[in-house]
Amino acid sequence: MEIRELVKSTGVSAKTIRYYEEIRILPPAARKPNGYREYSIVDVDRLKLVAGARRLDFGLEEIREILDLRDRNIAPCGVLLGLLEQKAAEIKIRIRELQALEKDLQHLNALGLTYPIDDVEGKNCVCHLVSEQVGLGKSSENQ
Amino acid sequence: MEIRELVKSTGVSAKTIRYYEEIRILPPAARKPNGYREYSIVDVDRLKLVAGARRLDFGLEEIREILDLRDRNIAPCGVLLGLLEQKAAEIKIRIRELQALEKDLQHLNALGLTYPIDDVEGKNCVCHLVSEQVGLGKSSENQ
DNA sequence: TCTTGACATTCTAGCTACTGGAACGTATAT
DNA sequence: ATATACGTTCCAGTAGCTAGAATGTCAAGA
Repeated sequence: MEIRELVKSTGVSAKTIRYYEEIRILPPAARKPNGYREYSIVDVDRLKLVAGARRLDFGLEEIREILDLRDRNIAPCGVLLGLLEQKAAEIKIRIRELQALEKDLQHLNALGLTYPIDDVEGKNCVCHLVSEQVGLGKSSENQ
Repeated sequence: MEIRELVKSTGVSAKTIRYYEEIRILPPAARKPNGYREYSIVDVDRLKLVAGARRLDFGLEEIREILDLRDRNIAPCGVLLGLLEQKAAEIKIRIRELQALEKDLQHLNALGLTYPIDDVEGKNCVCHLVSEQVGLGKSSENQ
């Protein structure tokens, strides 16, 4: 099959497929006499694993490790399970950070509304609140 | 004051300060005879606003707009309030996406644990679940 | 005076995961 | 002959820094 069919059966764009080949996530594709790339069901499988893992927010380096195991005929399932757990923990942390940020934003917004909005140089507008992070608790300790 | 004092009073690294100058978030710094950058309280104020907004996850382009208003003696407070609300809404969406992702990960992990972990080519391990996003609901429709 | 160390400067390159666009070749239908 | 819809390569850009190299400056101690 040509690249557009691989696109259709995986949902990954042609640009991205060529990029994955370039950085050796995918092996160099076979070529037809006219120079077009040619793919088989094996490539569909591989790319589906990549796309699935990306959808779960795995980095390409993590995906590369999984593929490497598979390429050496080692079942990557155990490793993948570990990565799933690890990733879930990371997501949990990130969610908490964002929730803290959300609280800060709401707080500043509420406070800012009680201030004049035409105070350029003075210290009585939301700009000041942002500069000095006034009234924010430990929640602003995200990076 | 020299750059290290600006670092101390804002928490922004020297590298980042020079970078901000390069991309014109900060104006070109005055120089001492020896070529070192020299700053004043005005620069501290400006950089504190930048750092505060970054902590709230504003992009540098948004920050540039706020600073432009301020530089033209227009109080940016009204605009800033709007941006705060907008940002809060974005964060809310991102949180929901991450929560959906978290659910997917937990689901796959739970399901994956019930599968053999040494199934290289077969369809009975977590790899298959990832490839095909088996058993995932609408939650996997994040990008 | 010499040296050591902590600072400062500029410059280039790299990070993640792609995406856009230019300039060009190929296949098919009208 | 031409229009179109594919395919190819290569270069550059995105966000927001950070690392590192090569070099210069300044103050203090032996």
